[in-house]
Amino acid sequence: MKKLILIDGSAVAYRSYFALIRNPLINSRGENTGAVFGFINSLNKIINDFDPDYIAVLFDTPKPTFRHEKYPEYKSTRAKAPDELVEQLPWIEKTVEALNITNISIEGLEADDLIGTLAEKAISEKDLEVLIFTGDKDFYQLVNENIKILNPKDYSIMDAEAVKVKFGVYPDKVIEVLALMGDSSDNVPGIPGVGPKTAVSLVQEFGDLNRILKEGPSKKKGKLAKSLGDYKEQAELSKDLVTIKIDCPIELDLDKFRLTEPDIDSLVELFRRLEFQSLAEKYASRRAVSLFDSSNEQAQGDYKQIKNLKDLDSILAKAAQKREIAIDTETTSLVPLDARLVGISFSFEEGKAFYIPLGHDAGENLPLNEVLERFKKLFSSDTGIIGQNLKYDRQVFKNHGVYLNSIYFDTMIAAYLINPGGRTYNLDSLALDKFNYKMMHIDELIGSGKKQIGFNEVDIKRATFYASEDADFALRLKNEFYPEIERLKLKKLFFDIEMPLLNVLGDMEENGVRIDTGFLKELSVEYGKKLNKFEKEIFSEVGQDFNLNSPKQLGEILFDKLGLKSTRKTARGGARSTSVDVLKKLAEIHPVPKMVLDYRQFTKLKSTYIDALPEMVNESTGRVHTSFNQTSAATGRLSSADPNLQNIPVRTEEGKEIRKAFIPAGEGYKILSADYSQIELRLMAHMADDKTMIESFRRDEDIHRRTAAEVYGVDIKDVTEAQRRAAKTANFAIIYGVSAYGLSQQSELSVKESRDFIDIYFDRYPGIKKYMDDMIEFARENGYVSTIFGRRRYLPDINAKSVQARQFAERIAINTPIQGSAADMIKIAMINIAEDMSGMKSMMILQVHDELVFDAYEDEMEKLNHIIKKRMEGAVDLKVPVKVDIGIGENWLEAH
DNA sequence: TACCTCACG
DNA sequence: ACGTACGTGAGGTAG
Repeated sequence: MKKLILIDGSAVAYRSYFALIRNPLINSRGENTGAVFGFINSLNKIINDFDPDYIAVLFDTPKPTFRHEKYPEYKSTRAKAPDELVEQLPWIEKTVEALNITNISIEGLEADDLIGTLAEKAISEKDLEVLIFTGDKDFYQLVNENIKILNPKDYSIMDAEAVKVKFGVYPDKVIEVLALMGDSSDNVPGIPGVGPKTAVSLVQEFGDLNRILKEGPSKKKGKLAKSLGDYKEQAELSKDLVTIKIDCPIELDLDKFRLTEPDIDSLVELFRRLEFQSLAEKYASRRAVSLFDSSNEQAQGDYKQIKNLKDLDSILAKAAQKREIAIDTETTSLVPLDARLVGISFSFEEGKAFYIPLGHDAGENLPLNEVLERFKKLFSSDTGIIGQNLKYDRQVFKNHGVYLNSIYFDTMIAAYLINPGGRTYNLDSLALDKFNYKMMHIDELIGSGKKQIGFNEVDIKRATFYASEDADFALRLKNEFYPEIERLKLKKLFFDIEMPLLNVLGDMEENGVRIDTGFLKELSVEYGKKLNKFEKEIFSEVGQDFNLNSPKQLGEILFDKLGLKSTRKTARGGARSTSVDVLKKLAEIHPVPKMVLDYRQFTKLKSTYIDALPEMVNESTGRVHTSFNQTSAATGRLSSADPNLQNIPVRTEEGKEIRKAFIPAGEGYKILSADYSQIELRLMAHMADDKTMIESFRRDEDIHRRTAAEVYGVDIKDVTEAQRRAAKTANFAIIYGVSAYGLSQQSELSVKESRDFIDIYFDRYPGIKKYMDDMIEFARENGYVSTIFGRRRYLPDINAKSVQARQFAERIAINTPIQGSAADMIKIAMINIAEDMSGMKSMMILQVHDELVFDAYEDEMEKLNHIIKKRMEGAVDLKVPVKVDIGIGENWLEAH
């Protein structure tokens, strides 16, 4: 007989909490974690000792239930759950999720009723054996031949006999006894003066509650007889209250309840976060199983080193027949421009792969040029190229004069499209995730830290295994991901947008940007002096030296030494915040905060941009080459790193100076910047189909001014600057998924004014309101939201019990389709522009979400302008016009 | 490595 | 009753 264990989650949480109340478990962040720890241990013990086939955890919700309706005082005497416990509940929920155990809670129903219903269905519909893990005596009423109680105290199992011993009656009379004696913890009244002893004896004497209430007053004597008469209705009410429902609207979906392997990665991450080190280690160690043991040389049979050109030719001929090939390059550097080829691996059949050593210090390398000639031929045929992060291999080959014209499938991008919320998409994690296979780690070959060596120093035998594995698993992953891409209707996005974009980004990275290092060096000296001055002034004002860059020390100076009042805590550590808005407030009453703000602004500019950018200039090109990451933003946006060229200052006068350092490639070039005007609002108007907003864009109005006119009920020409400002902030707030509080923080409006503003906003733009509601509802039903082009983002927290987590998910549900559609749109434009620009001297060099930057060759200016405008504005056909502003100048600042 | 702060869209 | 905008990357300190 299959076994189902139902767990009374709220009760276990309470129990775990109170068990540790005398010596609470507190981690280094000051968080109580005892209840979570106890909960995990209970679950583990249940699973290990009782080996269930199915399992589920049921939780109460804070909402009133039908029992409260029937009897408003129900549970009213119960003390509010302590905060230290309540704040642990989201962690408990996360743990249960990571264990891949279903947890259920339904508003208006108690866990008791869910358990009762599921237990009943389990025996009537499925013929299961049921164990209920709970310490609550109410559950005794459910016990029968197939339903038993698992006692949290000693993990003993209680059957009907045990109930009789413990409670005095068999399960079928438990309700009667409870109704008579009441329950002080739930504030069930029962009959005054009747306790367990009397209740049991009454039930034994009369059989059931009806007869007790009918015959008791005459057959019993004195006080008891009077009570039975006087409190008849109260007893009947109590009976209703203690009766566990077995007809809740809930399905027994055994597929969901089946006990499966936990999500080890999430569990380990969770345990590390909570600082349960031993648990984290325990799970981390059982993480991976190898298909092959990488230390076992015998297992390497399928991975072969290619020893001569003749072998290579015959093997590549087979690959060409297959029409697809997975490849990987081994090189001397992660920076493509600096990378020298050390070897190439490839695979066209799962489990089989080959390695061509080309630049190993010791051993038999094949001649580089002859090998490259052969790949040149292969890559210009229609043999589809598969690989992990092909942008890198593409650049390496390109630097060696080989062009990857037939790039077909990047496994990293595929994994990202399938679930863009993931943390990493490196090959090791994907193999672990999809095949539970532990790949050889690069550290095993080249070491790490100081002792690290170049790949060229690795011996060929070991390199063969490592490199082959990469090609092999890229191929396996492609076979795994392709059907997923198809199933999720991501083919267009993948094959027509992301894969072509990979090539565009590769070229942009290679193009790089010219930086005026001399200008930045001068700026650095100037800033250095300025900062010294600021520092001296602050120290003399405060009366002591300290590290201005340390928020901790600054906090001590401001709040302890100067006695200023701390207004906000930091998000995670709970320290006293010294962020801009806090300091701005404090600046009204004390000179030091303002000085710190100035100091901060200048250090930020100096260390992050002025000093860092010249360091990033590549020696061979004399330009700065960022990396555009195609898989890091969950919305579909790109990101830029090493260096990040998407956050070059522009909002302040001082910051803008830095843009002067971004200069044209050379003689005959100018910087051209093209940016979408209000693209996210336009997309929102389009998707929401809001008539007013669409009309406004069609009339080419200033949308913020129009919004102000609508909300303040004035003519558009009478809108004041303050009104426009408020409307502008509100428009952004809407895109982010409004809250009145959030808007008030960002604007000059109070919370109340913000709320009114939002109300009128939705009244004026009813389509927007509906869009927001629709997105949230779609997310609740489907668990994800998507962009115009079908890019998905999953929102696991959209139905979470934690209000905070849920509301966060709701804001994402509103924002992601907008932000993501804008990202899709500019990606399409980039692909088309790149195609139109083929053969031109001008270069696309940067993308900053809604802006494209070019090194524009002056003789091509008109043509380029035309291409950009046409391709950006025409990327997608919307119900509103799409507007692009283009500027040209001697540097990035001028081009705006 | 985690956290805080801050630069951008 | 509760904590608040969405999405990033980088430099600094502190442990």
